[in-house]
Amino acid sequence: MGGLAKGLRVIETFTAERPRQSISEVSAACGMDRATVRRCLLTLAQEGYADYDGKFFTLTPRVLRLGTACLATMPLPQIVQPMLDALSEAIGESSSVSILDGDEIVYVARAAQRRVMSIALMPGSRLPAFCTSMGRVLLAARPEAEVRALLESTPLPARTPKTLTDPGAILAELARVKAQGYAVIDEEVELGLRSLAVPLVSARGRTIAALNVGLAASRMEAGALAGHFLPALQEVQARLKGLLPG
Amino acid sequence: MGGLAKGLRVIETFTAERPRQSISEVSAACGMDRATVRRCLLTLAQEGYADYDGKFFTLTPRVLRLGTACLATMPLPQIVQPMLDALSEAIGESSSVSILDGDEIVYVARAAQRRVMSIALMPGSRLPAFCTSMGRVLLAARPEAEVRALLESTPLPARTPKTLTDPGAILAELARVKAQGYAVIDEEVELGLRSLAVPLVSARGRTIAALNVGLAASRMEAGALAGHFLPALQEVQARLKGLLPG
DNA sequence: CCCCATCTGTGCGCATATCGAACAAAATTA
DNA sequence: TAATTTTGTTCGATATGCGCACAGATGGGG
Repeated sequence: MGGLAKGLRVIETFTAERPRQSISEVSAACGMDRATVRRCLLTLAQEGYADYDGKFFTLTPRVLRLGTACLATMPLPQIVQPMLDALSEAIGESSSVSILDGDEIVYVARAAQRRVMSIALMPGSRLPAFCTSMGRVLLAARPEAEVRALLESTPLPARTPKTLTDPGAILAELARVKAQGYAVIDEEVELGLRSLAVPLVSARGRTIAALNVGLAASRMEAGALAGHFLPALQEVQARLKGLLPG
Repeated sequence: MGGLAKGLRVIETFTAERPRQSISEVSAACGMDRATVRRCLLTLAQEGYADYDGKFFTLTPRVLRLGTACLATMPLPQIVQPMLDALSEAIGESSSVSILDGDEIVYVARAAQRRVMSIALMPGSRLPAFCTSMGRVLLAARPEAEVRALLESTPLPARTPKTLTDPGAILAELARVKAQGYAVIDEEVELGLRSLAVPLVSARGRTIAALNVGLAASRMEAGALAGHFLPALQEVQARLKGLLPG
């Protein structure tokens, strides 16, 4: 069903940098014929997913329904949000839950205590998996061959001077993460930011998601993170063990 | 481009109550032929938007990208999030920004201080416009004829005993909201919850979004809301006046 | 246990919607 | 103003999706 696939690719070309696009811009962005793109956009407009002023197209909030439909797919956010709120309150720092989607982690729930990252994180936000604490924990649960292939087919930009960018080094770190059951990130994703993550596993032992705490580097040394926060994270981890699907 | 429209309708059939659906279930839910639904779902699976275990389909986090693409459409979240954080911190209560989509409001940014509603609100969450403070403010900015048509073509369920459900009464309230520049909701959307909202208007005077504060009813009388929080909300309102598009 | 009733998933021919080259209109440059 | 590039739209050949009809699964009742 080509038309559907095309239309979805069209929707994904709209980004923060390109919120208003002409037919030709979209055509260039997704490498489809202008006529094809035109049909897609006109359909989207007719169905209420886009606005058209005769020159430029814009997505409407209706598109958010699609994302919501997906979030609704997983009971995860509803289950973990209360625990996340309690956890954040108890430790006085921000915590989040995310899942793996390819080479990215996707935030599905979050309890923000203080703004700690320069960008606003919210459900649906994405960050690269290879350099985040939750990403490390989620990757560590996958077969090594799969992760190696992933790391070698994905650009691994150094987001800070501390970011690990060598696939071998990352794989070694993943092995340690797997062995110890948690991951610590020390300013690899953003300077001034440290975080600690544990996997959330189902009763059957499958890693479903990851839970983390993030805080300003000024608040604590990297070496002290596990000692301070691991018990609280593991308590949530244990309570969720029976509740998670799969 | 029929296939695209069909596919989007298929995605929207997935809800919290029906996260895993067979072909026939989806077919029944959106009134399309089973064969058509099947093609849609197989395409979605092939493109990575759905998973298929041979019997049931599930949406994948990839679908969230679509919603994110839409949020990216509006600079609004990025602009307001920092102000929202500061506002929440200053007044010690939760605040949110939402926009109007048909008869619903859609949250685009939120700073939660305390859990105040029984359901978790997050960007993308939807609530009916007619009984929420932000909805009232957004509806009050639309032409009365349009709002009347909307109210008469939409079910107006009483979410609590206090919910206004008579279109005439709501229109009268909207007129008052428009005149005074803010809306107060006293347990109309959920028992134990009160809120205060102001419109966010662009430099050209167009109402783009709404900003609100929500708190437990036990914390303050309805009559005292405006006196306590209006100055803070209006300060944000004023600072955003020049920054909003449109 | 078997049969019938019902529901679900899937191949196939026909009709229709989609593709993309070719055309027209507009914007840009000289 | 005319040449040139870029963008939007049209239209016929053709591939694509539509939905009927069939097969397989399911499950209740005799």
